[in-house]
Amino acid sequence: MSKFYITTTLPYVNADPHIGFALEIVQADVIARWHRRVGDEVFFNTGTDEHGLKIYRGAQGEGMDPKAYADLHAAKFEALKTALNLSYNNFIRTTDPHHVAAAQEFWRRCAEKGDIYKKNYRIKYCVGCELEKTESELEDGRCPLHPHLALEQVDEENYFFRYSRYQDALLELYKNNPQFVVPKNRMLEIVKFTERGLQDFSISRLKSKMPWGVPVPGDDAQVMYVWFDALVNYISALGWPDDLQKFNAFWPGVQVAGKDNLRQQSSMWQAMLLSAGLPPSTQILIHGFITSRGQKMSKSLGNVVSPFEYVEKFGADALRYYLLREIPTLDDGDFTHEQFLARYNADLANGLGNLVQRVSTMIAKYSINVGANGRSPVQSVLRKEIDNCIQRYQLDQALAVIWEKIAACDKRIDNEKPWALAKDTSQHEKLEALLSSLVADLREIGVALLPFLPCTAESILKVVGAEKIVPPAKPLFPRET
RNA sequence: CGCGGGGUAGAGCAGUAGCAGCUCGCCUGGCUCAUAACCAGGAGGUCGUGGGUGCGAAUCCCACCCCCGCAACCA
Repeated sequence: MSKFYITTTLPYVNADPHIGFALEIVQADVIARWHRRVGDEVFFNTGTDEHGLKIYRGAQGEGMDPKAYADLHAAKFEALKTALNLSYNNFIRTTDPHHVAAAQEFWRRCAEKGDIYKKNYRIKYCVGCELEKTESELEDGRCPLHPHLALEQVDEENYFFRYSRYQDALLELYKNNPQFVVPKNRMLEIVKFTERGLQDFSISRLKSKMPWGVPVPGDDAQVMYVWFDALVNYISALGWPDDLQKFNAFWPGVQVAGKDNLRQQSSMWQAMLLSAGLPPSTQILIHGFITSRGQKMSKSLGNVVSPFEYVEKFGADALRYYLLREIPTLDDGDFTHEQFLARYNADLANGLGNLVQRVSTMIAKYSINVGANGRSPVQSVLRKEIDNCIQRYQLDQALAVIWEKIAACDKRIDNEKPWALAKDTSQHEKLEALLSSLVADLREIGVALLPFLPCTAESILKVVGAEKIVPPAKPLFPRET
C-alpha cells in the first residue's frame, strides 16, 4: 500500500465559494477516492487562505475583527464538504497556530540559505482607488479610473525572496519531469516564462499599514506577504516541521490548481521549496476556468453560478456529474443552466436512472431469480479502461466510457426484447440469463461510478445487490423541465 | 515582432493529409420493461478569409481577419 497526497489550492475567503473552486475540489475528490479504491493511503487536503489586505479591508468594512470575519467566511467553504460530498480528511486555515509557526520556520530556512534580503519596494498608488497600480494597469501613466489624480509613488522597505537564483534549478526540474505540470501547454507556458528570466519578489508588508499577516521572524515591523505564508500550507497541512514522520510519508504530492495559479504553484512555490531544502511537488494539475456562454463569470455581469443552489435543487451528484463530464478536466468549459438541464435529463434521468429503473422493474415484475452470472465478481474490462482515463486525468473521458456502457445496455434490451420473452414460459431461462447479465452490468457501472458519483453509485449497488431486487422507491434522477 | 489558446451542423465539441464525425436539440418510424423514457432512420456544415504545396488539405506552408486568457508582487 503506497501513500498518496493530494491538495487543492486554498481559496481566499473574501467571497462566497465559486463554482470554479467547486470544480477544483470535485476533481481532487475523484482522484482521491480513486486512489483509496486502488488501496493507497490517501491524505487529501484543502482549506482557506485568510491573511492579507483584502481580508483586512473586508473586516474593517464590516466593523469586524479580521479573525471573526475570516471565521464567518471560512465556514461557507467548510460547508462545501457536505454539499458536494467531499472526502478530504484535512481542512487547513492559514490562521491556524500550527500553520503560522510553520510559515515562520519556512521563512527562517530560506533566510538561512541567504534567499531573503531587504530592498526598497516602489509601487505606484492611486489614492482614488486606494490601491496599488502595476504598470500594466495604467493608461498613459495614470489610473484609468482616476485620470485626474496623479499617482503617488510609495516607497517602503520590504523583504524580498531571491527567486532569480532558482531559474536554472527550475528549468532543470521541468526538463527532468516533463509531466511536472499537466496539461502540456501549461508546462510549455511555465517553461517559457522561466526562460524569460525571474525577478525577485516581495514577501512582506509593513505592519503599520497592513497588520493582518504572519509576523516576520525577527522583525516586528513587518508581516509576511500573504502568498508566502499561504503556499506553505501544502506542507504545514502534513505536520511540517513538527511531525516529520507524517510529512516524510506523504510529501511530495499532487497539487490541483486553476490556470490563474500556474506561476504560484509550479514556479514560485517550487523555488521556495528548493530554497528551504525540501523536495519539490510531485505534479501540478492545472484545470481551466468555467465560463458562462463563453464569458467570464463576474458579479457585474450577474452570471455567477452558486454551487449550493444546484446542489439544493438537483443533488450533489448531479452537480458533480456536470462539472466532471461537461467541463474538460484540464481545459476551460462552459456552464449554463440550459446545458446543465440537458445533461441532467439526457444522461442522468434518461440514461443512468432510467436503465436502473427498467432493469429492476422487469426483475420484480417477471419474478426473476438473479443467477450466478448476476452475482459474480464485477468484470474488470470497463474498470481497466476507466483506470487508464483517470491516470491520464481525463475524468470527462472516464465518464464517457461509462455512458457508452449504459447505452450498450439500453440497446441490448431493445434488441433482445425481454418483455417478449416474458410472455413465453419456455423462454424463462433465456429471460433469466439476460436479466442476470444486465444486473452484472449495473454492478460494474455502479463500481465504476464510485469515485465520481459516490451516493448514486452506492444506491445502484444497493438496488442490484439486494437479495430480492426491487426498483428504487424514488427514481435516482427524476426528469426535470 | 511580449506569451499562449481558439474560429468545424442551431448549441457545445472531436478530428494533424485518404468518403466530415460525436453529444444535445429538431423531424420521421419502431417498441412498450422503464422517469413521454428506450431503439432505428433522417434533415442540417462552401471546416474564419485569401493564396500556396500535394494525386488528395479541416489537417502542412504563407498572409490576413476575428474571439479569449495571461502580461508576475492585484490572493
